[in-house]
Amino acid sequence: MKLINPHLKYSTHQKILVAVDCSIFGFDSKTLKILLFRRKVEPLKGEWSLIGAFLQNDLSIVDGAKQILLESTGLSDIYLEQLRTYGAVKRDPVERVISVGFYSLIRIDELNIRSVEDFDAKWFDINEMPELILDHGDMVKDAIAAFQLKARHEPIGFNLLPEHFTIPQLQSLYESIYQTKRDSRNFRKKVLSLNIIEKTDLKDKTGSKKGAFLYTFKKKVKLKNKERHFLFDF
Amino acid sequence: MKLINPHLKYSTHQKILVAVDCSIFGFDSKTLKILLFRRKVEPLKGEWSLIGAFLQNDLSIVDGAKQILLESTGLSDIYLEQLRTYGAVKRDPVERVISVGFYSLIRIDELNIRSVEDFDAKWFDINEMPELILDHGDMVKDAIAAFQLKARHEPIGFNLLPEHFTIPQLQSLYESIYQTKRDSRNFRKKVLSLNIIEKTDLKDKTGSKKGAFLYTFKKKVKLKNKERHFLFDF
DNA sequence: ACAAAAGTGTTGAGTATACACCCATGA
DNA sequence: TCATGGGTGTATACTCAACACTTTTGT
Repeated sequence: MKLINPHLKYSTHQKILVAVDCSIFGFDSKTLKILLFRRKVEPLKGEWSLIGAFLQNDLSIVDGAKQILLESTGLSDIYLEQLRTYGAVKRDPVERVISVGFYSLIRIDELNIRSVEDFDAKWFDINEMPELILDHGDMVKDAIAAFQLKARHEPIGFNLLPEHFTIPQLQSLYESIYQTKRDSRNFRKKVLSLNIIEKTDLKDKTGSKKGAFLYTFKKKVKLKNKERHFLFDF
Repeated sequence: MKLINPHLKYSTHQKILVAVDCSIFGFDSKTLKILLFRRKVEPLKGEWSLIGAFLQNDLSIVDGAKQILLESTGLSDIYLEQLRTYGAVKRDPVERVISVGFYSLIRIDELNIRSVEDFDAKWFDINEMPELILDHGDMVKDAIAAFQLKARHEPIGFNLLPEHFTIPQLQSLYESIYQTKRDSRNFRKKVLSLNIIEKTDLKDKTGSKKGAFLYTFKKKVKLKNKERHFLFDF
């Protein structure tokens, strides 16, 4: 390993403003939702947008995203995935800014309501979204596509559910992720065959009079190779 | 649409150096290879690295990547995919730099040899790579994983082959992408069933005395939904 | 003639799909 | 008692995986 000259700089090169923007998904037992925010600064103040911020020099990109999420939702330790970076020269009308896109999956019931009100945020059905500023609409499209792809390979949908959930709820979740309908018998069979959820003695009675058994997600699942690829083949 | 105040700036925020680094893959009829370069600047001058450069303010990120590829390989209009952006605070020992990772797929025979020599570059078998500078090793790992994932869903492997190729060559390509062996009868059956390649009257005799028929990739393929998901189920 | 790679079919196993009725309960 | 969603089984079609021999031709 060579020693680095401590006076070396790359200073002849141009620096660029870097932002981080995050699509926040939630699930309300019916439809997949996204949390949108009214922009608080000029330009385009008051328009709907993703939550975002400029990246500071002393924060890693992922820590920047985590900090935004903490500030806007009150949540830490949530599922977070980097998408790609948006870098068109004129994507921001004010100045050149590149933006690293993320999406995160949160449990809607854990969301801090105060935060939401402070930030003038609102949940939207992903099919009923308003116009978003800049290229945030593309970011959301990409986020949904990436989430759909990943959810086929890995059991990440569980990050949207409370600790205890019923199989009909789980089905409804995957149906709203992929915007399709499934046969309940086949869905149940498939999910149980994966050995990734565990039945409890508890019943949820909010959905029906009969009540449905609650399950929990097994955390230390060891998926077989095949299953890792084709978890839910929507 | 609101008018934007032309004097508005985000100038209180910190700017950051942004680089672009690209994993270049090729296929030599036997194994999947990656093109590595000896770094031309301090620090770590002379060490093996991906090709990369700082992003200029007047270039979009993808154009920055294309420019690097043009300069280093002489090729334009090549398959290029953005990975993710690497943003650890100390990833570069000199100064804070974030780097947008890409991978590209090129036809090894179209590569401009002069460029390669000028840049002190070399093809490495992906299983026999040297140590790379900084986090470039991670970038390559991510690039391989992303390529493997994408190649399962979309017929992008063809970007590594010449216009005319044989089925045994195609099989060998996918075997080296996924580091596995397949049964030749099953592979042929599967590929032909996808209806994405077209037989020609030509034969390639370099691989055997009998010769193998050459095929071309159908450009305007319309894949069915299912096939789009599970092209090659490795 | 023989070495070396190309090309060709069938069978069995496993997985996905289609499909309809009974159960438990609160109102 | 009845309306509502929860829970269960079987038969069929399809797709993947395993498997071995013949063909062509340059040397």
